[in-house]
Amino acid sequence: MPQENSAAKVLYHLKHDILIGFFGAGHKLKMSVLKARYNVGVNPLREALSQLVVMHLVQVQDQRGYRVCPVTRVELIDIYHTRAQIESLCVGLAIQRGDEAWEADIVAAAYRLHSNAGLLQADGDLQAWEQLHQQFHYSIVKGCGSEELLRVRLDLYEKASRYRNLWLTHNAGHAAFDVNQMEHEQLVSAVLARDLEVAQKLISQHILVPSQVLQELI
Amino acid sequence: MPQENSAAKVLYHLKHDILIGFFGAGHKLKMSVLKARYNVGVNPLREALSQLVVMHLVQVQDQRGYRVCPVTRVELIDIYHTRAQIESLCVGLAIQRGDEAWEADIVAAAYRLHSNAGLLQADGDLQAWEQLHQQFHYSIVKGCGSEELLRVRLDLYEKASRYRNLWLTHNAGHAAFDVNQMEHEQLVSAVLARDLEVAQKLISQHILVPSQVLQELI
DNA sequence: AAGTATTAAAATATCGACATTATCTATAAA
DNA sequence: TTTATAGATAATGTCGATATTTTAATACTT
Repeated sequence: MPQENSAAKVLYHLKHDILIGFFGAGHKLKMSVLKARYNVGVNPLREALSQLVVMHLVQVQDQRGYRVCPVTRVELIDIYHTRAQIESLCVGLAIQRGDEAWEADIVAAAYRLHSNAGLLQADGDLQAWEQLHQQFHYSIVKGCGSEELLRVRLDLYEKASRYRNLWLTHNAGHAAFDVNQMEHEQLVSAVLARDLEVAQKLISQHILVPSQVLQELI
Repeated sequence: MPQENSAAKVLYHLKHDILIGFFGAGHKLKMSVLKARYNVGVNPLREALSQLVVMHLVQVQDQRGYRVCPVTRVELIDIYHTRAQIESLCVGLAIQRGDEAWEADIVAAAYRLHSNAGLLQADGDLQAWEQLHQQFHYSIVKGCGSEELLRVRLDLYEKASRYRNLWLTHNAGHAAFDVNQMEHEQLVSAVLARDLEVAQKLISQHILVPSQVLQELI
């Protein structure tokens, strides 16, 4: 990311630190700490924090500074259910509108994901796997052809990250991933066969099942 | 709005000024002008502008300041189609989940809207009508019970405001509003009858029809 | 005349400093 | 021991100043 101002750099790093849990839910974000960590003054910091407030990752209280938004079971359920609906919408539109290049990209992304299943072992790089995983699902939904819908989807994906990371670390090296992998293959089949109903059912389940496991972890 | 910092106040007013078109699409937002208009320093301004960037109402270019996002026909179509999908989703869930209090609120909101149809005359207060209009539609979708989905919906509604205002002023005193009014009555009937399919069809049309008129105005 | 280089003016991005407000600590009263 | 109060400490929100960069205006060259 070249040629950016300080606020943009801080936003990138701070957002990352919140999403991976370096600054946990509810954590007070003190200016003195942030200044030292990111080597900037208060003003770029406040700009970045302002943006995170709009993204609902950070809360602000007048004269009392900023803190990381709490995570709650209610929000977890709401985010995952909404994601299931939106993703289902995207998949439905993509199946109606996707062309051959779209199909090829899906096959390629599925292959990459499958080839790197080793990342899911207990000592693997879970974040690297998650990136491939995300790219796979994106290859499907991008066929919907709506920038706005994809933006909404991305916002929700990011908002879910803090919860998803719990699931990832909890399942590292476990059998839950095998089921997850199988669902991908079924999804590819249904999508390429343009079976709207089955594909939507599968993607919805694929999102909701982990959320049910997560509910017991919070 | 008591007890807010300067940035929050500026955000409120500046956002309003952009949505109603005081600062038109593509307009350069010079610090000197904004400082004078809102009586604040650059830092609260930059915080507010940063937030508007996240909302996709303002663009930022490094070292070249801020400007109001352009409006395009492509974005218009995308926003309205996405709104139709999301609103349809909300209505569907609301019909499944809404209780009696929800029904009562809808009837009340529909009554208020109908009673104030006079605001739609050529010399009427269109913004006041739009507020009642929005409250009416909100009374329906709030039954979906999902804060996240309602948030997504609100973001899209606000993003569509600049386009909608074109439609409002263009139609002031015209017959197009009569059709619009009739659609409301049909929608209430379908929703209260819990007729999911008809209600979704109606709400989708209700959003898409104005967008077709708008495409010729851009 | 068209395009390029140079200079001047304006605008932006960031910092340090200060006034205001909140939080913590220690002491005193119930 | 608990509650209240007062002072000390720390943190926040805003401004003015400054270095840097862009934009505009002007002069120069081909």
